[in-house]
Amino acid sequence: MAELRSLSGDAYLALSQGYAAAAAGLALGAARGPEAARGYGAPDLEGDLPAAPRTAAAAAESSGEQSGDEDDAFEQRRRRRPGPGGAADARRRPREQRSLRLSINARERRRMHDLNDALDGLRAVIPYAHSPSVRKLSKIATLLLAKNYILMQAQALDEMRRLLAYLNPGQGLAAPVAAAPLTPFGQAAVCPFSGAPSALCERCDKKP
DNA sequence: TAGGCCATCTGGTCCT
DNA sequence: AGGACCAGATGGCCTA
Repeated sequence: MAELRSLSGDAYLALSQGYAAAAAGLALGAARGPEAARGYGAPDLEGDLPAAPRTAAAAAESSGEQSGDEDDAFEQRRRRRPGPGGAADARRRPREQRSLRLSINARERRRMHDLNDALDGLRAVIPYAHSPSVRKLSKIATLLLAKNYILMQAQALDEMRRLLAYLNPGQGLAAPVAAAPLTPFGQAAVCPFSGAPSALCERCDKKP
């Protein structure tokens, strides 16, 4: 993984194109089953059920499970862990407390699924060997490759500007542009958050 | 079998 | 108060 941290330019492309070969020592070459097989990708957000209980034990442990054992499991956990210990929690009735916990769990699950969707979106635009026979990029690999890809694009843009300045020495346009700082979205005419207005967007008023 | 990756649960903290 | 975010813990699946 360390290899990914310092990749740039050609090295990045080489790795990206031959990612499946694990040429950089990454153990990512083998085919992997669909995500659904691992229980991810089929969440039941409405019913507050786990995406797909991994095993009976895990299911029993999971607070989303609607089996007869779930109350026992929950009670055991509740006894084991004292909880936040707030006065409000202490006053809360067990059933009410449990219902709150389930809703918090569901929210957290949804949040993580959103995060994974975003990561999938990122994988879709990173140039690497997209293929059913190639294992999906891990989260950390996705982030690191994305970072290096951005840096590489910025570098390419910089070189392009230099070339333009060289070819058009008399143009006043080149100087300020060439001097412009290379920030990922600094020159972008399109809001990076367009299409999905987000609270993260600080550059426009397309707040949700 | 160890290690990597992942999903989920959970409690804590911060923000609105 | 409720929601978002975060990090730790736990356990399952997969591969070398």
